[in-house]
Amino acid sequence: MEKAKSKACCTLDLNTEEQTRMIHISKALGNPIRFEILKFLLTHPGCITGDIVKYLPIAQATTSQHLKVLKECRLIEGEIEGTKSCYWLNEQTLLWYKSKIAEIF
Amino acid sequence: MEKAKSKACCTLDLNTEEQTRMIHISKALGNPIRFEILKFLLTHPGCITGDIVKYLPIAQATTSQHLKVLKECRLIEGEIEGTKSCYWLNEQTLLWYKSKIAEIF
DNA sequence: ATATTATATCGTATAAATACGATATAAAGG
DNA sequence: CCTTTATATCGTATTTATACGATATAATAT
Repeated sequence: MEKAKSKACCTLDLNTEEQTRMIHISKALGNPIRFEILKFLLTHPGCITGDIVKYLPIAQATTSQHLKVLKECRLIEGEIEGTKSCYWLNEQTLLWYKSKIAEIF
Repeated sequence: MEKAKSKACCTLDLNTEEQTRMIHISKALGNPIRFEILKFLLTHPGCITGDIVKYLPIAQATTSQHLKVLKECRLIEGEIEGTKSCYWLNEQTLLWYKSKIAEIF
């Protein structure tokens, strides 16, 4: 059985890169641990990994992995200070996401 | 090794149900096929499952599964009309998500 | 130099998501 | 009544996500 993709008469024209970015950010937001990290950073900007690890009910390795996901989609930014890593929300990304969601839907 | 969850001094107080809903909606948005379905419904409100199936590069069963996910988090609404099913975006959910995201972040 | 501390990454087990074909269901048409 | 059509659900294979302990890395302290 072959599947021919029919072109819709009037599909929404959204930049592919932008759409991919929207989906990545949504996926990152769609996990309870990562959502909790973002909320924590909201009230504790510039805190270190250790603070987040202490706050969360999961292992250090897993927390680090989640931070990586959030960094990759640029929802957060990090900076190494000596042996520690500080993290903040990336306001620009949040603004972009909010405005894009509002623009599309 | 025991893990004691330390209470942060000033965590963001967000209703648990609302947060769970935010996460579910975000997760639903965080998939390329589902994102495509939502975009399609934006330009084709009230269309039937078959239209969406024709438009997407995936099987009917998989499409139906994705529609179920979107229905479950109330991003879309459906109505059975004879042997067909019509679908629309749920504007209320979209409005709620946008305003809540803006409120939190 | 060595030990400690903070964090990231590796390897891997388990769980969840995604995909498909086959089948069930239920309305509509012959 | 039987057939067709549209869709949903079942069973299941495969992929991706999530979790952990162990280890690597790199700065700081002793």
